[in-house]
Amino acid sequence: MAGIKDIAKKTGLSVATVSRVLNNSALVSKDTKDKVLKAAKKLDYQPNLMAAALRSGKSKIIGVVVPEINNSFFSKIINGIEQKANAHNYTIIIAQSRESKEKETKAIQSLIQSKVDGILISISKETDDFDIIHSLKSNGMPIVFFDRPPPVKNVNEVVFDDYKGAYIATEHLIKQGCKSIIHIAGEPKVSIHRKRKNGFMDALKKNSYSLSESSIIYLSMNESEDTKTIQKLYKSQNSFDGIFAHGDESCLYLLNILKTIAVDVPKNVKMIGFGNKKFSRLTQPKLSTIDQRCLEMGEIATSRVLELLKPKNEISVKTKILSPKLVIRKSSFD
Amino acid sequence: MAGIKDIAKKTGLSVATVSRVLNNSALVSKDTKDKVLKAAKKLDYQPNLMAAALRSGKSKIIGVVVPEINNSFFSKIINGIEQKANAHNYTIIIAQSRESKEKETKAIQSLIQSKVDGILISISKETDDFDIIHSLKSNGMPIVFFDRPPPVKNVNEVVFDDYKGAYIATEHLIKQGCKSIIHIAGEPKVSIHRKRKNGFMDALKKNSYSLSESSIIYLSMNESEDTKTIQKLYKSQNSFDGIFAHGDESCLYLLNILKTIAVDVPKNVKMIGFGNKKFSRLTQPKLSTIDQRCLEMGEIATSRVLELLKPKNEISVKTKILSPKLVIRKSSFD
DNA sequence: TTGTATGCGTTATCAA
DNA sequence: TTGATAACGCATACAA
Repeated sequence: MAGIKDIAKKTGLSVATVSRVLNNSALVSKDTKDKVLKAAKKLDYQPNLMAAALRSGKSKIIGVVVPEINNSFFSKIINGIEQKANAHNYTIIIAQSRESKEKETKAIQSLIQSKVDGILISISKETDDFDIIHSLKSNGMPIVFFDRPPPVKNVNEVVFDDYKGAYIATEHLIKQGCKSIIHIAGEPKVSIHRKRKNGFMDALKKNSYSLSESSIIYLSMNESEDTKTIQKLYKSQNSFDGIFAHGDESCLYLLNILKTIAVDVPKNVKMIGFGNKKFSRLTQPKLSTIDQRCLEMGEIATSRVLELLKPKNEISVKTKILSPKLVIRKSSFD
Repeated sequence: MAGIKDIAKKTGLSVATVSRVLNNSALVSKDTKDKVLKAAKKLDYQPNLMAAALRSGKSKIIGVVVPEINNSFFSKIINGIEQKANAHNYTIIIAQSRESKEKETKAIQSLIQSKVDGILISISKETDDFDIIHSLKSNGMPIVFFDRPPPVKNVNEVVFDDYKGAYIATEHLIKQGCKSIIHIAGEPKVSIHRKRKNGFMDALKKNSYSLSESSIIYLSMNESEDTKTIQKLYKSQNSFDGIFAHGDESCLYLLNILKTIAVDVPKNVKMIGFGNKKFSRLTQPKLSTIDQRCLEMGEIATSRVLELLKPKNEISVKTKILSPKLVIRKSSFD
C-alpha cells in the first residue's frame, strides 16, 4: 500500500506531477502519465481520501440520515441514493436517528464533523424543533429532504403523494366493482396515515359512495378481538366487499383473518395494501398494493443534492412530489 | 462553526493547549480547561475529524461490508454493530456488495482509502477468490467476518449455527407430536440451505423417523403448481403433519397454500419457519420460527474488532458460533 | 502547566 | 510540462 510520495520516489518525478496525473489535470505529458500510472499499479497505490479532503475542502461524501435502516422503505431509498451517488463518484455515509430527536442531532453533527459535502435527510417522528435545520441552511450546507420534510420554508424536498396513493387505491377497488369499501387506518398521529385516510374518504365522496362510522377501522392487533370485530362487521348490514389497508402489514393481517372466517379473497372481498413490501408477493392471493417508488425517490434526492454541489448553482429551491404506482395483483382482481 | 485555531485566538491560549483540553489530556489547569470549553461552546466548535484522523493515524471509523442493506437479516446485524461501535465512540461506514465480487472488492478498497481502523464483513455469495482478504490480513488490517466467513484459515469470525437451528426446529415439531415431517428446502447452492437441510435430516434420523424422497420439497414458487403439489402430497399415503420451512418467507407462502386447501394450522399440520422476520407475527396463526440473534451477532463481531484495535493485543484468532433461539408461536403449538 | 514547531498525505500556487 | 513549497486542521514531541 503506497502513497503519492512513494510513486514520486519510484518514478523520479515530483509529488506535484504525480498528483496531477492521478487527478487528470491534463497538463502532463503522455510519457510521464504512463510512467506514473504504471508505478501506481505496481506499488498498489491507495489514495488517502482524508488527506485529499482536508486539502481540497471536498470530501466527495454525502451524508444520509434516516430514522431506521431496518425498514425496507428506507433501505430501498438508500439503494437509490447509493446508486446515484456512486455513479457520480460520491460515497455515502448512513446514520440512523431511530426516531429520536437527540440521536438525529448527533447524527447530523457527526456528518458535519466528517466533512460531508451534502446531506440527505428524512426527519425523525419525534423531532419538534428545527434549529439545527436552520443552522445547516444558514451555514450553506447543501441539504435535501426526502419522504419526511420539516415544516420549514424554502427547502429542497422529495416527497411521496400519500393522499393520491390512497385515492388511487380506493378508486381501483371501485372500478373492480366494490360497492362498500372500508379502510383499515393507521395511527392517526402519523401524518402519512392521516393523508391516506383522507385520500380514501375523498375518493369515496367523489364517487358518491356513502361513508359511515364503520368505514374506518382501527385494529387492536389482538388477533381474536380483531377477528370478532371483522366477522361481526362482515355479517352486519354494514358489510363490505372491499378493503383498503393503510399498509401491507395490516393487509396481510386482515387477509389471514378473512381466511379464518372463510371469506374468499378476491371473490367475496377485494383488498389492496400500501407499500409494496416483499412479502406481498408471497401471500395467496398475492396482494395488490401501492408502490412508493423508493428507488426513484433516492435517486431524485441525490441528483438534487449533486446539483447543489455544483459551483454555478443559483439558489433555486424545488419540491418534487412523486406519484404513486398502482400494483394490481390477485387480491383485488378476478 | 469554529476550529481549534479560533478557540486559541479567542482565549489567548496556544492551539496545543486547546487541543489538549479537547482531548482530555489531563495536563491542563482547571482554569484554562473551563475557559476553553466555554469558548468552544460559544463559537460552536466542530472538530474536523478528517484532520484529526490524518494526524493521529486513527479514524475511529469501522467499515462494514454487507451484501444487501435491504434485507432485515443484515440490517438487524448492522444495528447491533452500530450500537456497540457508538458506545465505544466509533462511527461506522456501511458499504454494499450486492452479492457481486467486483463491488465487494471496490467497497473494501473504498474503506481502506477512507482509512477505517477496522473492517467487518459478510462475504458476497459470488465471491470465489480471496486475494483481497489475504492482502488485508497481511497488511495487518483488523478484520472480523460475520455470518458468511471466507474459506480462509486463521480469521476471526462470528457465525450462526444453521445446522443446529434446523435440528432444534425439527425436534420441536417432533415434541409437538408430529409423526411425519417434511422440509421445504432452499436453493441447494447456498451453503446455509444445505446446513438447514442436514440439520433437518439428522434430527429425523436421531429420532428414528423415516425419511423418504417426498420428505424434502423444492417449491417452484408458482402458486397453482405448488398448491397442487402440496395438496396431492397431503392426500397421499406420504401425508404430513409437520413442516419445517427453510425460511419464514416460504413458511408464509405455505401457510397460505394450506389455508387454500382447507388444512388447519396448527390442528392438522404444525409448521415452523426460520429467521424470525417481522411479518411472522402478522399471520394467523402466528408463525413459530428460529431466531438468529442478529443483534448479538453484530455486537459480538464489533467487540471482537474493537479488541483487535487495542495496541496490546496478542494475535489470537477466534471463532464464535451463535446458537439458535427457538421462538414458539401458534403455528406449531396447540 | 503551557507554548513552539513539525508533520500526517494531499492539493494548489507560483515559479522555472 | 514540471518542481518546490505552502497550506488544510489537528496532535504530539520537545522545550520552556
